[in-house]
Amino acid sequence: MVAGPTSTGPGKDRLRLWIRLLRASRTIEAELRERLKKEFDTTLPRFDVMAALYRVPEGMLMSDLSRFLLVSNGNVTGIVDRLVSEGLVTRARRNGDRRTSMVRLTEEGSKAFAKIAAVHEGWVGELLGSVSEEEAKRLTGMLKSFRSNWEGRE
Amino acid sequence: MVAGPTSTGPGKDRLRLWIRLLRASRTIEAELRERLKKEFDTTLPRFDVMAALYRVPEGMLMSDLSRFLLVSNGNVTGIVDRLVSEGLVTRARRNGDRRTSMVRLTEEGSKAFAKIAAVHEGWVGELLGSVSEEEAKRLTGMLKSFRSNWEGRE
DNA sequence: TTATAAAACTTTAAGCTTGAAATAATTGGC
DNA sequence: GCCAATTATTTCAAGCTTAAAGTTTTATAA
Repeated sequence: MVAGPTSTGPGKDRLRLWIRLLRASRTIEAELRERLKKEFDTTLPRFDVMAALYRVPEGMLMSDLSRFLLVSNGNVTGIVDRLVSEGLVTRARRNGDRRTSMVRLTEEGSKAFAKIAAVHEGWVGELLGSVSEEEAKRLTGMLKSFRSNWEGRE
Repeated sequence: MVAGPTSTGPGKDRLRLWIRLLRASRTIEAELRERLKKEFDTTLPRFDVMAALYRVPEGMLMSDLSRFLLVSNGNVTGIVDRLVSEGLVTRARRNGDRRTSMVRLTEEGSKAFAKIAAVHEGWVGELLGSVSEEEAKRLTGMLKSFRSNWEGRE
């Protein structure tokens, strides 16, 4: 996924773009993962889950988390399990529908996340430092249109 | 990593960009992974390794592969193990330096990859269909400058 | 009702991923 | 030549990831 086109011809530009996109996100992701580990002894998936929950004090269902984070159901189960055992998150069975459980950040989890998120934002600013604010906005716009276009399909 | 900024203020544009970038690549990656599995019964990491080797008939060292694919050493070991057991790749100990081994695609591996790569390119074209060729080139340029900037650090 | 399907979630097996420790081979200084 | 450091790779433990199968609960509808 990270190697270049194997020949030249039509349609290569999008392939090239995809490879660049992937290399860029992998590079940044690897750096962030490493720093999260070193500085906060946590992982990217845990951070993702906490970030999702932080926006929503009333909590999210497991399936909401899964959909939002673009990962499988079973995956979320494991990550939330670990967050629960670390006291950062709670899973509360609901009376209305006993199949579902509402996942929330604990007080501790919320504080911990806020601390990490502030530093994290700085890291991203640093790692994307070579992209001007202007470019950042334009790129974001393009990716947004990709996204909405994507949602139209399937 | 996939949730939005938790507040507003300076430096948010790069954070937003990062989140969009990550969501886009995860979306595309998930789709490609699924298709590779369904259509060719293979995985993204195997495809990556084969793509890297395809460009270089004389082969690559394990450490070259690791560096090129931006993954850890131990990771490559496992993937190459599986490719070897599937007869798609060979690992040849070198006389010059007996610590290293040269990894090459087999005849079969090369044919298999060529077939997959052609279809894969079509998929990428389709999935990035909403990005015009023009935009694709400009975006690629931006990401290229990010890359070279990155290589200057660390 | 009462089966039958659908939904929410968990479990499982296989594979991917990392960082760290272990092995083995080479290189450099003495 | 010899020993320490370096280099290339593998092994390992822990965690992430998916798809598929399983469990429990709720909804549907005859």
